[in-house]
Amino acid sequence: MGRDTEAVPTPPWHKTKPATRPRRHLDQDQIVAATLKVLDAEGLDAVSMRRVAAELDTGPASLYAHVANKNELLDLVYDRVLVDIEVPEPDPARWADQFKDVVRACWRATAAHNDIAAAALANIPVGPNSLRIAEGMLAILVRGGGLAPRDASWAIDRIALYIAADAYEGSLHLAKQRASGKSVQEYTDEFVGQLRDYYASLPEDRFPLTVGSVGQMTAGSSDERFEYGLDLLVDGLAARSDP
Amino acid sequence: MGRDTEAVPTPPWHKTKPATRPRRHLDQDQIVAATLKVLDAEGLDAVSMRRVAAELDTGPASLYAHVANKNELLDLVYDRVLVDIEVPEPDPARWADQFKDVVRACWRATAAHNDIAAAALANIPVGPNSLRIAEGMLAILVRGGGLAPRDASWAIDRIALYIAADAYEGSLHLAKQRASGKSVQEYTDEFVGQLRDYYASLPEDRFPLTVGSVGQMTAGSSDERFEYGLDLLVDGLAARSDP
DNA sequence: ACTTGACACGAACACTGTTCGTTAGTAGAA
DNA sequence: TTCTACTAACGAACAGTGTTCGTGTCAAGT
Repeated sequence: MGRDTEAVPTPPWHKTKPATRPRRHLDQDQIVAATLKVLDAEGLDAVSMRRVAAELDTGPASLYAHVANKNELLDLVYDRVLVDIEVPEPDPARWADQFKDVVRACWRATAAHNDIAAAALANIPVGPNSLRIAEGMLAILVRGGGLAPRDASWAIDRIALYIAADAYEGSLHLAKQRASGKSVQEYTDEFVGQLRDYYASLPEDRFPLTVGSVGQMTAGSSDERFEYGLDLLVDGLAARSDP
Repeated sequence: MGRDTEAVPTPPWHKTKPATRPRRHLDQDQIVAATLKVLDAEGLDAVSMRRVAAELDTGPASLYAHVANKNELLDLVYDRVLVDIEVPEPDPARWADQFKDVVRACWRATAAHNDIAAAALANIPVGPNSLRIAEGMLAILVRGGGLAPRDASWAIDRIALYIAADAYEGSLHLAKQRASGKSVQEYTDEFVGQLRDYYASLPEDRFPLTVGSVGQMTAGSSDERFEYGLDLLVDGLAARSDP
């Protein structure tokens, strides 16, 4: 009787069911990490659910068991990039510098994954790292700078917006640079050169200051411009402080 | 012989060619105006090339004879919304207020079509209105406030970024409000209420200032917050001015 | 009348985020 | 051990996006 099941060819009318691939286990951390990897390598435009899923050797639908939607995923990634930011104990003698240091660190972390800034614009950042950093910044401004809590919290809100906006703008340039196939330096030189030429070509009777200040207007690295805006904001805060 | 062509029924095997619809004529102005109409009525998310084309009773491909791509279209729309902004002659006694007035006007114009702020983030605004306004703001800062052209131009760059970012953030909230089907007031109250409850629920030992300042942190309208940031920036500028 | 160039148009491409229904796997209970 | 219930993984499909390509139309010029 055992011979009945031995080595009988499968009839050609049988649809052989494809071998079921083993299911992989995913968790949120893996998904966030894969997203960050794609983001850093290819930019925010490349971060589609399909692309992230491909990185995990699965399909996009699998991600939805762990994140509600793409926006939530980007939010999680955003908080992840802030994990290494440290906030010092407030020192009334140096509160302004301390504050700027934290702002710079946040900006650098965001800019290093600079496309992710879009997530900070889209949602109030309330991940664990965002909250930790905000509390630390509040302490610097309130305990170090003697600012009122309302002033301090509004200032942090505004400055967080400024960081995100600057990093986001930078990310859009980065996307253009990538698409151009040029190096960052080449892209920047070309972009700034074109802008300079354009400004210089404007009619001087209507745009005397623009035309006359082309050099200054187009000078400065993105770091320098970020610092300039931060200086203005913090000088404005200093006028309200009482350490 | 003339009778041969009279009133002979079309044989049923003929595919009668559908009547050719008359071609409409488009120009860039129409396209920009239609885009603005969709933007104002339905928000930036609704501004697809198809939606704009539908507004003009044509197909999306027709738009590409007049605009290079969607990004350029949004850029044109952005410049359009600034058409009514007026910039006063500089007055050294009031340069700071003059400057703030212009910033507010730009912010209001952008926020009134607030989704369009995304375009200002994506490109250096070099449309005719943007250039006109920038020149006028330069005049206020340089001639009115005695600032160096480098200071003035960088400040305008930073503040333009601030305006765009704030308006853009506002637009994201507006999109959520629309999607919620609630009124602006309902949406805002609910959003702020949830944020307040969330902050209040945080562990007080780790977030003493956050929990202790929930009221202040969540107070203030978007106008008030915008003004606060603008005040900080302009106070920072005032520290560098020499009218 | 013919030619040329620009524009309008429709079809199609490649891609997006997400949902829905099905299947697989696991833990807990009987 | 078996059964049940739940959750996660998966594939197919949906509805939508920006854009390109090829074709046809129209207007101006020769």
